[in-house]
Amino acid sequence: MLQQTQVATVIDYFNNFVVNFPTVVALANADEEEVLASWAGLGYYSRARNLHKSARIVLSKYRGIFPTSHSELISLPGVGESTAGAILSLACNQSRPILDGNVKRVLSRCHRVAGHYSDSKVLKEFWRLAKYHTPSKQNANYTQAIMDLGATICVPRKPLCSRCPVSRHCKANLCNDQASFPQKKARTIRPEKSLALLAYRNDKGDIYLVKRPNKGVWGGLWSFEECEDTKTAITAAIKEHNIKASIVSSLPKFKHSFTHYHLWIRPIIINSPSLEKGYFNINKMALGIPTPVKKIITMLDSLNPTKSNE
DNA sequence: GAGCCGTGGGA
DNA sequence: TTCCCAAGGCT
Repeated sequence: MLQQTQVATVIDYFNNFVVNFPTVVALANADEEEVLASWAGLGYYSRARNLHKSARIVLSKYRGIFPTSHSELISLPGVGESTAGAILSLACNQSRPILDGNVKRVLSRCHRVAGHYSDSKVLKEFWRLAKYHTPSKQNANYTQAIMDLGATICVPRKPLCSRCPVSRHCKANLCNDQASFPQKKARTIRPEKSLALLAYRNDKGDIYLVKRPNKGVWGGLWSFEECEDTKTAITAAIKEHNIKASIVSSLPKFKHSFTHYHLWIRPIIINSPSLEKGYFNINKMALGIPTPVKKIITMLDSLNPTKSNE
């Protein structure tokens, strides 16, 4: 959960997740659908599918006992070099390096590392430095400490160098150019895409949802049928879905931003009589639904609150 | 190896 | 409003 996601964002999801899946065995025995439902809203959904896969591997291959060797950990889906290092140092107190965003920032300032870590040569240098600093003893303490240092003192903007325990070793601090590290990545403009989401409701108030393929955005989650945001494409798609369907309202489009593009979403609210297959009472089902889709469902409920909770 | 994969908070 | 970026990994 913590991969590319801040602690504050994770906490509620984590607490809920470990209630639903208290042990590795419980997670392994769960359906992927339940796991994704517990993950919905957190993002990067391949993490949830990989975690579930890993739990099943731990159960089948390691008899439910989580492995504690680097080679076994790194072979689990979703566990890369840094996560393996975090597990081995924090849980097992082994001398293994990690390299998360916090550590990169601390190291980049401490050693005035030029370039951005998206450059593989620079990344290699970060790993070299991370290994160099990793102590042979008490590495659990060290790992927690350098991450917390990055999270609380050596923060991205306006680092609190006067309170930093290693400021006298920090090259950037000594040169007084902390603001120049880590070097920014040359920013690229995110393209804008657009689509229409077709929110079909049948006579019972159930909603039509389709399961998305694992590959691509919102992988494995449930979403509305989508089509090109043009009048002709929308009309054709609705006619194809249900000849008796009629548009209730076309809501104003809104923007949802991803890391690598912006998406303009136009919700189309549609009455779809006499159909049941593929329609869900989402109040009764625990389904993994992406955030903007959930947002539209909330709008739906406020449009027609009477039928939604039977 | 470069692109892809979510979302929310802070400035 | 827009941009940055976060306990990264996979293809």
